[in-house]
Amino acid sequence: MVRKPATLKDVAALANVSRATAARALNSYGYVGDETGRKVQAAAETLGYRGNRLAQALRGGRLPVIGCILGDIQNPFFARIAHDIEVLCRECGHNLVIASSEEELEQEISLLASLQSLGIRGFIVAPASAEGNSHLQRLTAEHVPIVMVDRVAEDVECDSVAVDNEGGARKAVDYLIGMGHHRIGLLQDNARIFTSRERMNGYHAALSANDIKANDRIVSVSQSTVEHAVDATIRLFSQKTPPTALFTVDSLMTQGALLAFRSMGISIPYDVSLIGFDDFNLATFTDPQITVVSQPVSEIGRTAARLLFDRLSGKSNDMQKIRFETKLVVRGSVSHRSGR
Amino acid sequence: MVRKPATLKDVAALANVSRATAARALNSYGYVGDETGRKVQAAAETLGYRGNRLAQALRGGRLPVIGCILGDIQNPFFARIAHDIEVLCRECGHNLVIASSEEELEQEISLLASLQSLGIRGFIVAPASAEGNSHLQRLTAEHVPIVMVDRVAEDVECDSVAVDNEGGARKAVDYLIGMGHHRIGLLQDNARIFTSRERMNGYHAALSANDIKANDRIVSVSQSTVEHAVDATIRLFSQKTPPTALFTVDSLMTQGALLAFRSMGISIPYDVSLIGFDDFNLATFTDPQITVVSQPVSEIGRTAARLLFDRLSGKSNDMQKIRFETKLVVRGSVSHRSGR
DNA sequence: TTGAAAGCGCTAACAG
DNA sequence: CTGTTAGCGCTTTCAA
Repeated sequence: MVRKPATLKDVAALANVSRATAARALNSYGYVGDETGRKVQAAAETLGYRGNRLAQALRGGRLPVIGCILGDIQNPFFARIAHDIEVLCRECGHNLVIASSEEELEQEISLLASLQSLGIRGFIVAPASAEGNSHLQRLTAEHVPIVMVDRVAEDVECDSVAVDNEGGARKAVDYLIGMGHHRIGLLQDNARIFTSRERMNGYHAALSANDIKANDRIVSVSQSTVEHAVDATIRLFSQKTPPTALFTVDSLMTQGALLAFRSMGISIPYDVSLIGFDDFNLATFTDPQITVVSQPVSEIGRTAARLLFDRLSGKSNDMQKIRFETKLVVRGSVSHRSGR
Repeated sequence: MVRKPATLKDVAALANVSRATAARALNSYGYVGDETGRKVQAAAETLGYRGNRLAQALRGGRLPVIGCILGDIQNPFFARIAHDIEVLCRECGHNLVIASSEEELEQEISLLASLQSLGIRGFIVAPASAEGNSHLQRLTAEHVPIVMVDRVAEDVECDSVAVDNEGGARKAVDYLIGMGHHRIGLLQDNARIFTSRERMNGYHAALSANDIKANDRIVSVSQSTVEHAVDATIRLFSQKTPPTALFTVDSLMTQGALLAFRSMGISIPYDVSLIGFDDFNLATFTDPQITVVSQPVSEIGRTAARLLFDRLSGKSNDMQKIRFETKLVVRGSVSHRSGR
């Protein structure tokens, strides 16, 4: 009872035509007699013919599959992007392979290689590192379509979709300064990561524009998970003179900071003010609600996928480097600090 | 400058051996001379030979790819599972195709078909519907390895990993009743979904064990998104005699209920008590913290993937139907209700 | 309008 | 130990 899936040969046999004819009828190209066409269709139907994409891909082009390499699918930001990409892929008759680099360059490289040997049609990548992307350069040199999402590797020439990270961070820190804060802590990801780096730049730009000199002791680096961020926040706020405000570079870190503050008995916004980059579902559940820099997250994934399919269909010509604006969403986690 | 990737033929030519020998050397099987082996390796190295999985798969078995069809990757529960599955796949030298059924049976069917034609090795599926799974039956009949995760389709004979939904729900509702609640609302997903159904059963079991008769008016059905759950909760609590407690069947719904309560000015746990099925990151951020039924989420994905690889390697014999226990995590969202 | 035949890149008998 | 050969399922010239 182990029926092997029907092949084109089976269909052709049942319809009494050659394999070539059957293929023509099924894929509707070339000349096929009306009557013959119907016969083949019927045969395919009864046999439940599905076609073998593997064979098709081997023969002609590549598999109708897109590869997507992101940092971490558990980050709601990436989950949202992955979801949107998947929907668009489906609309375009493609499937999506999702892989996570876990922010390791090595892993990104090996993932890319293994996906490429699968005969995948194109990639959407959030590069783990802002530089040293010779593996991506090689792919583009071989004309494998790549779109970078959320992060831009400056040394790779391809389409990209990102947001104005520096501007967003700058708005946040400017706002904090405007509220009277001078000791503004920064909780950031590894500076190798493009977004972290740009957001850090925005932070520094805001400080120096306001004649505040940066202080390494109130900058903490942590992996982008809630747990790591908790530790980093505790380190930061266990100092003798802790910051009066904190800027966190992504939503997982913001949540970690929140948890840390709670466990340390530090209350927002009285003891400390907080702004996070990237909005998140529960930012409005807490009391007070959290002020954030929001990104147009619903646009990012869709746009990246659209760029990729445009390129696959040869529609687009020159590289598109898209940057979306960010917005400071003021809620209740920042208080005015008088004096000093 | 468009170097086509090197093929086995190229390697063989460069090494001055036949393709068969080259293949043997590269895949290290059969007899290969020491010297020859080295020559081939070197040739492969210089050419950057990668091998074409497509061709390998066409010839022999299937692609080293696992397909994973879940309800919604944006649900943190599924995101976590997908992540864990991906990690295990990678350890086993496989890639992961992720697709979302969006809880539509039709979509699940077409997804499965399109993935199967990709020559995928096995599937991990959270069936959109508890019944009517002839598409899954067909696959198992063709000996395509399938593992069901989170949800079990009773009419399909394959490995599965799920939790004790009924027991978990029962514990939650028993607890509410023990705290003096009689009008306990239920916010559930479509009853076609296995987990929703089982959790609903637990709810009803608890009620009838305590001689409380069920009341349809305080049961609300909604899609599992925060937005839909907000609306459903508002409907539920706009009645003349609203429930004094609410049990929600998943974490997105719990969050929706939270938002709805906030917008309606209903305060937890004074005006209403709340228990949600499935713990979530921010359940401890709110004030009060939310009491939940927690699942061993870190085990579920890994276990499912392990079952699948065991089956692929022929290690396992009879079907494994694994059920994990759930745990009631008491926090602060339930208050005692005296009288009535 | 249809069929015959070649071949995508690879592996696995089977000879040698 | 190595080469020859056949063929996985499909598409696509080229002839008929």
